[in-house]
Amino acid sequence: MSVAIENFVKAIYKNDNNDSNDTKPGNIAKKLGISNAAATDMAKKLASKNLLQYEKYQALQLTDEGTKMALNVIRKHRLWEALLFKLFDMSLHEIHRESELLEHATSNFLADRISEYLGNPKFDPHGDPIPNANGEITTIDTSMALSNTQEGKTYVISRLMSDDKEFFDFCALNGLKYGNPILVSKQFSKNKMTQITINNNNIVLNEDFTNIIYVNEI
Amino acid sequence: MSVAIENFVKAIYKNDNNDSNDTKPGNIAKKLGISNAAATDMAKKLASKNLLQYEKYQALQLTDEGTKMALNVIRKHRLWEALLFKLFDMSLHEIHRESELLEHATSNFLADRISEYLGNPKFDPHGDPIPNANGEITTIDTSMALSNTQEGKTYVISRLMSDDKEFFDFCALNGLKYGNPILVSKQFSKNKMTQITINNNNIVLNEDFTNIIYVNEI
DNA sequence: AATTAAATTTAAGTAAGCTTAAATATTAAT
DNA sequence: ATTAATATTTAAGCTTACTTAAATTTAATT
Repeated sequence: MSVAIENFVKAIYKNDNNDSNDTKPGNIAKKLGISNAAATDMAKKLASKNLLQYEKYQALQLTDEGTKMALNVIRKHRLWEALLFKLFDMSLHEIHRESELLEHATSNFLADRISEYLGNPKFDPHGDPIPNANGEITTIDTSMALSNTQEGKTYVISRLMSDDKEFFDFCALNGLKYGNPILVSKQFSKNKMTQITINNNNIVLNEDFTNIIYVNEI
Repeated sequence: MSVAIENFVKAIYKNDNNDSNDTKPGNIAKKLGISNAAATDMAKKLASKNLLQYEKYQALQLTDEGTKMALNVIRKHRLWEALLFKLFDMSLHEIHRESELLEHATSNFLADRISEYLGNPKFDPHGDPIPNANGEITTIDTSMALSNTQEGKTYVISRLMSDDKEFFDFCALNGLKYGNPILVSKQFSKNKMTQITINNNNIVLNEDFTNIIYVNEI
């Protein structure tokens, strides 16, 4: 399957949350940086390939086959992230950027070799779960967004859900890293801001960041 | 630049030996598995991009820019070969197959990280020289084809110039590996065959193999 | 409920990278 | 030196993955 198709099913899978509008052609188009018309065209094409269900003006829904393809691409992406992170001195953002390309140039055979080499990890350096070769993915998620945590408690960072370079620069600068502990020193609920303490530094985060940093109770 | 273009300049670079016919569109087409017409079209297009010189019915000649691009792709290919070979339990053929895809999905930045990690190697696991980031490549080659070696002398394997799975299966089976020593126990010049001794086994090779196995005097 | 705004779809068109078939040029053979 | 064989090029056409613009449908607003 082509790069365009792989990215299309991946975008649907990632947008498939609560709001069904998120998987309408327009939102997929926005995510992929293509026109709405192109997304509609592709949707029809993939429906004919039995990768998704398409009904005029409705949200797109991946079939089992489409979901499997999306998970396969995501698996490759996250395995590359884990490998590059382990081997090279690269930022999370750089790792993400490279994996975005490599995921489409990776055979299942190579993906299995990478996984094996890494000890079949269940999570990548962002804390995102890595689907296994059968398309099974860890979905049990006891973590919560930083915005939902309780003042005075200490947590460990479990996920950094972003593709943004500046966000990762910020994380690197301040020691926010998968597995690291942080203290929620103050919640400013009205203003939707959270103060955390890490390495004796106090940092105030607004909702842009508190919604994408996920943590687990210790 | 696209995968098609990268493969095209690479094919010209690799075919550019003594016989100028080798870089005519037809031979490039054969190498890439596309039609002659497609190769002619592409040649014209790349000429307009200043990657090669095209004159009707003549051999294609890469410009400096085209050569640089070819070397850049080859660099990525051979760095991937070296990395996969080091990390994973994969045959030379498998490594080649994967690198053929990965080379087009690799930024210069990542190539430099791989090179660094490997200690900036000058040769890949086939013994082929790896161009550096500036497109400089080791061309001093004191090695010779097995067909040109002298009876009774011992050599070390310096290159295995093939993409063929069966050939690499044969090599793996018999301990023919980059850097390994072999004794040329007999030359059957009339029949263009060579007998070598390796690990106390005598193996007789015909010219299909003696022309692609390169060795250095010790 | 009617109107306006926004999103989606259809239609027409483009560029890349191919194909096959026919025309043309080159090379090899008699 | 012709002729035959081979290679190259031109021409026409296809598929993929896009684009913009117009038409249609859905959703939001008054």
